[in-house]
Amino acid sequence: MTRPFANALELLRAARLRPTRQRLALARLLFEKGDRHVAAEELHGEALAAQMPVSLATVYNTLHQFVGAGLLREIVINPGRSYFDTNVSDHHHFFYEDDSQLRDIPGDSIAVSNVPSPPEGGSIRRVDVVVRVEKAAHKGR
Amino acid sequence: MTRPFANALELLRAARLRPTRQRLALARLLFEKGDRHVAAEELHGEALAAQMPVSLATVYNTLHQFVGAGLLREIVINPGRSYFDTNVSDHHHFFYEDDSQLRDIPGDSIAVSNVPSPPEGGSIRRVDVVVRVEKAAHKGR
DNA sequence: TCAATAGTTTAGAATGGTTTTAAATTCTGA
DNA sequence: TCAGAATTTAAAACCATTCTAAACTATTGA
Repeated sequence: MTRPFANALELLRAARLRPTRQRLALARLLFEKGDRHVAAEELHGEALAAQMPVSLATVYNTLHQFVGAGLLREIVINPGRSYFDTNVSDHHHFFYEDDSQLRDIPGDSIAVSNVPSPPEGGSIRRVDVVVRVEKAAHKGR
Repeated sequence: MTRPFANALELLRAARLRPTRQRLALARLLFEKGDRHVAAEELHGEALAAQMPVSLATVYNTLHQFVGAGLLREIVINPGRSYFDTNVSDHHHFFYEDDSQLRDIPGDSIAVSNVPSPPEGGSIRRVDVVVRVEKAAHKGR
């Protein structure tokens, strides 16, 4: 259910990407521990720490290929850094502004209604909802 | 109604920012032609074109001060570039992926329901909805 | 009016995540 | 095993944004 592919190799085959050492390593790091929101440099650090040397350029290449193959979703919330979400099912996000953390909101707990059709034409590809959360409630001025 | 302040000067006073030549110029460009979504470099170009020389650093400073004063809202959708929205009322956005254009969706035409409370605690500061639109409907593979 | 001071602007350098380049390496199929 | 295609990589380039420190400007109070 939360395991769309038995292993990294199968996953790469399905995406029609050659199963290189680097891609296998990154796929394992990404998909073998449940849902994650990772930035490129973070993943790079993890790979090095796990004795799986991969260049940063390859991390970027691979992340983008995975997004293209529908294995990852890219999330942009803050300027200057992208996150990659291993959960590609229909869902939304909490964003904790204090420490820039993301948390999934299950897709069926939230509902967006009355979305008008785009004025300039075109078709709706996705609706993203970000609920911005701040830790302390500093109200007033 | 769409004119919260009679003029740029009044607007700066309300924001408790000194009415310098540069800020007045930028305020006029931003607020005297209806709702806009502008990037910093874009606004800088407009200022130069309008014979109101302002440095890019000042454009950034001013935009952030305006955001702090609640005159602008910053919108991050694509990595690497922020947009500033002169409409600070409660509303959401269409995002045209083909040409990176933003269009407002009136706040009352859309409704987000059943937002759960944040699991890690904290208070909800804002809910942002982005409807991603692609021009052509290239379906299938 | 005039300084003193606090706030503002600016050119230019620095930053930092991401992308590009071009050469070396690795994979695949025949 | 070999040729061609895909992939990886270090290093450089990119580019929006931020920082720095010096010059400038607005404001205040005497």
